[in-house]
Amino acid sequence: MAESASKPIRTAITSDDGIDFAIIELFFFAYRDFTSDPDEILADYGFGRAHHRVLHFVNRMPGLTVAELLDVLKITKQSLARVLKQLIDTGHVIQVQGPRDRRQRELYPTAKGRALALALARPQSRRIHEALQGGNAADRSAIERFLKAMVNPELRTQFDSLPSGGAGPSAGKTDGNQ
Amino acid sequence: MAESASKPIRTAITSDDGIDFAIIELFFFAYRDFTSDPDEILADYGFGRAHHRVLHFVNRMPGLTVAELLDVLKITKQSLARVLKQLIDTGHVIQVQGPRDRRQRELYPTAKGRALALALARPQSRRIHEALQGGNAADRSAIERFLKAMVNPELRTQFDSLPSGGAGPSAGKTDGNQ
DNA sequence: AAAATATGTCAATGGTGCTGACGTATTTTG
DNA sequence: CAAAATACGTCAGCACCATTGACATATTTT
Repeated sequence: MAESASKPIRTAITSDDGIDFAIIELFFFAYRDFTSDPDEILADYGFGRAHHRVLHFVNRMPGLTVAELLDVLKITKQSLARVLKQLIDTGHVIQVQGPRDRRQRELYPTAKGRALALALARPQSRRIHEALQGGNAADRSAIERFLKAMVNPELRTQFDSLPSGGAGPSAGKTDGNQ
Repeated sequence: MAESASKPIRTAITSDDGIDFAIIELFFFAYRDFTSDPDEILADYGFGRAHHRVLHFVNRMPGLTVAELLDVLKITKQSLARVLKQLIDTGHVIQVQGPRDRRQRELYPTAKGRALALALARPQSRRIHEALQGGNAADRSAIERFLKAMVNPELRTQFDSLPSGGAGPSAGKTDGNQ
């Protein structure tokens, strides 16, 4: 293998190659730092990003069932199990037997879980707010349109079903919870 | 623990809580799908995202040393070792003894490594290009400014040192390689 | 000659994802 | 009512990627 090694290429790939490296790299670095804020908080609890995602969506869509959560996160039941169990054991999430179908377990945040979700979202929101400084409403709108367009079309329904999640007009409430 | 369980909160967290959930969630979904394109290609090679990141930066900054690469990626030497070894063994990356300091190993892509890096970047660039459709130059500029502002200030030098990476005017070449 | 540096490597660990299989409670179907 | 389907939980095992700590080697600096 060392024999067949071709020669080192000493020139850098650039946007001349027809690739938008500027935004590719910006997106990579931006997301890395975007997730670093909650990561630090989570470490204090012995939690990871998986816990964050579960906690986030349970807070955003209270009463969703285990199956619905799996669908949103696009992971398997076994992957969710460990993480969900820890969140329940630590009193951040609570399960309620489904009213109509008692096989179902509706997932709700507790006050503790709500508080943690907010604590995790706060630095992220602050970072976004600061990054938006100096821009006008049109800029924000362009950014939202861009991010939304980056999502696979089939999956755009995911955030359309979130409260005030879509860029759409009405938004409305989740599904009458409360 | 079940005894002390507090009551389920049945109302959803919304942007009323002062948090910008719209962009938080948009960013999450956008990045997930953004990485899914190369992930599929990498799977054919038995590679993961770690390989992608190493290959990308070796192509963007040919001749960087192991220590420099560790600094860019913010991972440990041991995490890099396995991945880098595989890339070298498969002939995607080649090591050259440092000219001035022979302890150093300069990392370069081979033709094979350059081709794979381009193949991985192409779908991402296409996705970005499509997401930018319908917007004008001002929109693109706003998006670039936003993403750049999302990065920790101390780390913004990272993409300023990339060829045509910064939104800045001159950009210039890396460091005279070639 | 001794200390510092750049790299490579070994062993062990943790978090998070996966697949497959199986058990239980509950609802739906025939 | 009995059988099948569904929702969930759990067990065992595997893979990937990251971690820390310890140590070896070659090379450069002091």
